[in-house]
Amino acid sequence: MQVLRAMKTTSVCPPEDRAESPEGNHAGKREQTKLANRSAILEAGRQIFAELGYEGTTVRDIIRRTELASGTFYNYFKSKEEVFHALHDDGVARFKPLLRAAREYAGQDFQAFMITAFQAYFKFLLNDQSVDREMAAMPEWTRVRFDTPESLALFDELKDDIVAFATEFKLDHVDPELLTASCIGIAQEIGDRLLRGRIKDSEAAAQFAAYFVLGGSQRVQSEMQA
Amino acid sequence: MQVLRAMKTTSVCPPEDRAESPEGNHAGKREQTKLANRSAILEAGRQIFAELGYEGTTVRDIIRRTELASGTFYNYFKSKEEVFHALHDDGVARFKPLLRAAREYAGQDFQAFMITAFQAYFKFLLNDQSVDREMAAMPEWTRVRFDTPESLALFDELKDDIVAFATEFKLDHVDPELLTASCIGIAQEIGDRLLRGRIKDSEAAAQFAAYFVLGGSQRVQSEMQA
DNA sequence: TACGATGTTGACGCGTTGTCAGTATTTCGC
DNA sequence: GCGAAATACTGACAACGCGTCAACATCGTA
Repeated sequence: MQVLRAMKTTSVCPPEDRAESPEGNHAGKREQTKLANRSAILEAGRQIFAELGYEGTTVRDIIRRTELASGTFYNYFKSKEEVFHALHDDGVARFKPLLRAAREYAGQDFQAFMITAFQAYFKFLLNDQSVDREMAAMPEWTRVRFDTPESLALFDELKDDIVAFATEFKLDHVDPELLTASCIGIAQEIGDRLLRGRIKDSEAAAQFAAYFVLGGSQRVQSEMQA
Repeated sequence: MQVLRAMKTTSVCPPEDRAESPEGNHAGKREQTKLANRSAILEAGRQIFAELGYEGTTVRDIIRRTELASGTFYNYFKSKEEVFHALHDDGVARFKPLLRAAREYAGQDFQAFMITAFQAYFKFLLNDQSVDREMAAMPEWTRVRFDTPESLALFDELKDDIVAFATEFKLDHVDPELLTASCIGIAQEIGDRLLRGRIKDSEAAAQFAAYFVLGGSQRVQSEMQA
């Protein structure tokens, strides 16, 4: 059963009001249904992944939480992996502007950038309704990590920012690849502990991470010069 | 077919030489078989995981590369996850003495400890025949991370070392949890890039990581004091 | 209204999972 | 050595997930 039909059966408005439907439903019904089905699958996926973990969920679990038939799933996604990637990419897309805001706000101030960026990331992790957040909270030993093109693009953007600041501050002996990797590693590892409650104070964590990166960069620069 | 029987059929020595068998085969035949079967499963698992990735391999794939029947698998492991954990723990067990050697070698020298430890870890990653190494080389977007009790114990050991050095060097404003997390994050992220060939020089990477951590710690200490 | 295009449905064939009754092998007391 | 008990291996089995596809329903359009 298509999601739109299901909604109609429980909806108050009769089918005829297609013309005077509220906002700009300029798209045809087919288009609407496709959007609705896709969202339904994604939302169901988000819930199920949070409940059963990545390994534990099956395509059937996802589709069962939906009013769709199993075959319909494959009109939208190739596998549960693709669903997860889509959800993950949504998260990345939501975070991206926060990182840009941090850069905007910081101007030429490397320290301000680092603090703001780490703050933004940790707050995002703790507050955003993302799959990753829910799943990290699960007490599993086996976890899954995703490097989608979207993630990698974000990392590249971060690397560009870092390169810009490194140039500005004459950190010419600091390999940007290594520095970026370190920032990501620190963010991920501390973020993970924040989500699991092993570390409580996200503000203090952000400060720590920022100063750590700044001090580390400078030390590497001076050591490598010698 | 049990592994031991299979080996006998192709072996030169007749069954009767049980008494004068070479080294200390004090254990009964049952014990030997169990050991052999377990190893056979682990070795098959190591190969298959490397070929098909974690997600891609099934228990049947593993058992097929063995002369055992499918049911026998479950006498040794509950699932492919348990096989992977065992393989992973083997790797951790092989690395543990290297970390201890680094601490031994460094004595009271924090810098020496950091450099040696990172060197040891990166060399281990690149050279050890571990599942993790083979799998990291696969061009997958979806990767799996394992935090077995064995891993966590290793991390705790590292944290103890770090606490000791932090105390020695009066880094009393540096949260050991955050510092340890950062070290692990840096090691993992740079290690990953080394395995994928995105970073080439493991020696330079180790130096970078060590100085980065040293400089970062000192900077955090001085900032937090203020 | 009628017809082609497009999307949905759910049963199907295939493969994997974990189990278990039946069987083979080893151990141990004599 | 011998026989019984303990132990481990075997492979068929039921349940289930996977991805597909022919049949069907709905939508867009003239």
